Amino acid sequence: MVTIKDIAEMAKVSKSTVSRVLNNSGYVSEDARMRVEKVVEQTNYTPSQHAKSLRTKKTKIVGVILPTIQTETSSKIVTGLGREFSKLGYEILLANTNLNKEKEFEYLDLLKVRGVDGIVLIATNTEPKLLEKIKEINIPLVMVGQAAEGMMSVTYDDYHASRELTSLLIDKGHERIAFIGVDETDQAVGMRKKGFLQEMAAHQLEVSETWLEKGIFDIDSGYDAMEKILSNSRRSPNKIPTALIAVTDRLAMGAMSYLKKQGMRVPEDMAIAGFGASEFAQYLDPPLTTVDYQNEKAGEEAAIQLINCMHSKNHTEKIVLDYRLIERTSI
Amino acid sequence: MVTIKDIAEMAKVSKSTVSRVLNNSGYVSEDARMRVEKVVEQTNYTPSQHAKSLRTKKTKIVGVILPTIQTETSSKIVTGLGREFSKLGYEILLANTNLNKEKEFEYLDLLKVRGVDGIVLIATNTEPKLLEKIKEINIPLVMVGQAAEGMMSVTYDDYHASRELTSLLIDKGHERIAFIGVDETDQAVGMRKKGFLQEMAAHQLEVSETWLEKGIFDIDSGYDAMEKILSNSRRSPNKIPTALIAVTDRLAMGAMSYLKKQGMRVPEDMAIAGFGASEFAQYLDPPLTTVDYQNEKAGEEAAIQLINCMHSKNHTEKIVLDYRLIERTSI
DNA sequence: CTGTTAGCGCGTTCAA
DNA sequence: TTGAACGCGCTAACAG
Repeated sequence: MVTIKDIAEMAKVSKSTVSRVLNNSGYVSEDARMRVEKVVEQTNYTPSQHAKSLRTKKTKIVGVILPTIQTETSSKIVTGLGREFSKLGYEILLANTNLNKEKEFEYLDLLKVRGVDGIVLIATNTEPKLLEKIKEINIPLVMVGQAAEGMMSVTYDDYHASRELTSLLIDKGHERIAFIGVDETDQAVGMRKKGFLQEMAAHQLEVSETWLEKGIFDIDSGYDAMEKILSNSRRSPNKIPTALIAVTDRLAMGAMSYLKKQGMRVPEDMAIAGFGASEFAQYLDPPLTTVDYQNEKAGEEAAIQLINCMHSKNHTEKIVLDYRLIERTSI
Repeated sequence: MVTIKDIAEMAKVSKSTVSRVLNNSGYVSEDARMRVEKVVEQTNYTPSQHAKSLRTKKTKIVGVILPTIQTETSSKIVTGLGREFSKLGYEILLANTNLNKEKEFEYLDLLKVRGVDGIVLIATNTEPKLLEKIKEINIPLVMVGQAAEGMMSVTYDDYHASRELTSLLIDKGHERIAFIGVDETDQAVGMRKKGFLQEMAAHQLEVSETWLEKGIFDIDSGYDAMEKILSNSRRSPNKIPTALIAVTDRLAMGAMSYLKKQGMRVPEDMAIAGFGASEFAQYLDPPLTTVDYQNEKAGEEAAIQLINCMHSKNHTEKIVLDYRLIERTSI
């Protein structure tokens, strides 16, 4: 392997001078610079990142912790991150927790040991333990999808999106609307529920407990939740909902699947809407009404924010992204 | 930051001894070991990876080059890779080319500079230039999805899967089958076409040029391709195909979408099948017949193969994974 | 069993 | 404008 020493000898200068031309630091004569550059060219020498990192304490690597890469949300965010980071020569170290919360902690430590310059956390919760740990490792970090006290973050306007979606359903004449949510530790998605409830309340519409179910993030749990809602509602007459909001498109997809199997029509018997603007939402039958959150943009913004922070310290900021309602024939 | 030197002083031993207990190498007295472990515990010291890498020339990082993370195929492979690699303490450095072939070259160089121990290349082609470059950088590398002379690889049995799928369609009475493929530089997917053509030939069935179209990897191009096939076929009577095979589920989805818009029924007017076992395939209307390739398994196998190679050099091997036909009502 | 010594490849003073 | 010398944190020979 060719090292800085070799270059120095070949260019008949010292290692220091080579280092100077490589990093554009300090004075160096035109003559020397030329000789060095020529040799570097010929050998297509590239400095060892290890040695460099050892000296400078910088790695040009950012860690990305995510719950699963197998969702459109995550993969779009990662695409956005990659696009911005690569512009500045940063690379991404992937830390996939596979929805295992403990692994978030492990990875936080691991990334510190690896000496990453910054961390992007695609979070699913904002539990105090996690926030403490983040402060403890003391590395620039930006959360995506969840906001928390004293943390940089890029989030979506879940609350207003949900209110607007609910409002749309009400405008269409629906008064009994069901809702499929997820675990309450996910605050961001929690805001979708809050928005829904408040909009219903604003219209003096009651929400029966039997219309509220929870799923995890997969399609099947949407199927199951829809089944429960229907079977529970049937006990009391006039309690069967005419519309459904699911907090993700996958859940909505599962719910739709159940309805079809039961011979119910969408949207005639049950209107359905989701969140997330899955690429497949428009190819469902009927095409699914949903909310587009611009995930790639979120990734880009997070990257920009993190880079700013890494370059000038303490650039705490909270970015809230806009959303876009996509109305289709499922409602 | 606490270093090995600090630990040595606190435990009243030399750095070497600390290193020995940390790496379980060489002899060390029970007494010394205890003292060191205690101090390590107290300070929760972790060795610097940079310094370690500088010495050992190993990073415990593998690079993963992929064309896009926004497909189920890629994300599942990455999940599989992650699962296996993390068992052995390897981390993944993500290199997303965004379908830009030049970037494959750049990343190959970059990963070398970064000193990764190995590389997984989720390839879309096997062009000679690329293969040369791979040999040039001389780092253990395994290709996923494509095979090539002298390279380790994990691939799918595209050829037989395609023959079997075609055969299934023929058994159902179809004699005019259309085919939506992709660019020919993708050899693996090319085998799907070959399998199709040979199975047709084996049954003495002709394939009209007008039934053969190409898309890129997105849904819209499937839509467009279906449109072309239909409009081209209509010119000659009795040339309208009764079935379609698309090389990916997304293409199939686009094609189905076009047919519906034209008021054609699936499978009555046109049977459709895809490849890839997209999670969404079963929620289409009608559910799509497809081929499951076990992408996560592919990732795992690739990881295992690469690890073996990194540990014992030159472990060249080619793994061909099995497939599974999933018959649904779209045919 | 243990400590001393010598680098790994680089950036960065400090004199010259 | 340049080079010598030092050290980042660690592992590996070698001698004891």
